[in-house]
Amino acid sequence: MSEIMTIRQMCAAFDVTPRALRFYESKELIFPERRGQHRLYDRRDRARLTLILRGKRFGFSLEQIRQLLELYEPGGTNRTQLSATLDTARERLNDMVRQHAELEGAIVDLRQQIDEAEARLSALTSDKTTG
Amino acid sequence: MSEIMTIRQMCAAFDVTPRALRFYESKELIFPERRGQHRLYDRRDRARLTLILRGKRFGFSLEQIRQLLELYEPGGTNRTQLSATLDTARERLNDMVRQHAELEGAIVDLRQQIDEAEARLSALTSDKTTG
DNA sequence: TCCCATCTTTACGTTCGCGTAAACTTTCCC
DNA sequence: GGGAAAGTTTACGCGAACGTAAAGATGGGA
Repeated sequence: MSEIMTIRQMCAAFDVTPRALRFYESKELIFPERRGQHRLYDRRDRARLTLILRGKRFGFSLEQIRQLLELYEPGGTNRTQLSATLDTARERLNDMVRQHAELEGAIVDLRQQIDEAEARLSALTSDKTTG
Repeated sequence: MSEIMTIRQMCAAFDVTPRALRFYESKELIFPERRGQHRLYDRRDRARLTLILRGKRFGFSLEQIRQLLELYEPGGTNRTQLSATLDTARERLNDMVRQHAELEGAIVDLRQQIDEAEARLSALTSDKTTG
């Protein structure tokens, strides 16, 4: 895996479409360099894309993810900007903690429902074989 | 809270709109009774709505949620139907378990980023007060 | 040099999950 | 009995996150 990748290589590596990558760029979530007209993606772009896809799996909107990505940018933010970025980041963190907690209960619930349904299924099946 | 509720009472209780409730019904996720033209929601409807909203928070589509809700219906499913329902339910469960695990890492990550950003912020602030 | 593969922009199309009128019944209650 | 309130259906609209088709630029290799 070379330091710099074309759009095709990115798509293969992350299982996304070129359209999606250009779309994320148009929404200012990634900023690949250009050689002529062509886009070139480096390590930083890949790191950002990893975070984008993870955020999507958690159900965050691209705009929420964009705000989170600001947190990872070292440079040029002033106090008020950084402070606002931190505020929204703390909200996302709360979302994630809540989600994590609620998932535990939901997993237990669903497991029980599956167990019960499996019992019903095997009852049905044995009905057939013993009937 | 009475046994049977009107659409308005449901909306107030669950913080959803009438449009959303009718939409879920059109997608066959809930089946309120009718008194004349009006819809009436009972305990079973409320239980289903609770699961619907929970599923939404986990990022599931209404169609995925509808399939999950089939698991909670006691009656009229035959073997093949129940077996298929179980298969998709196990997939959802896997989704949730994966999500739960991934959330732990992401939470740790985000906490660290927030900590670092807080450090940068207080550095900036003390720069100002000490400069 | 020419051609094909790969990239590009532009722009309209699509699915999901509702929002939002518009026009009509139905019901409540005084 | 007579409104106003609350409910109903029908249908068009909308934002998010891309899909997809069209048409042009570019670069590489026989």
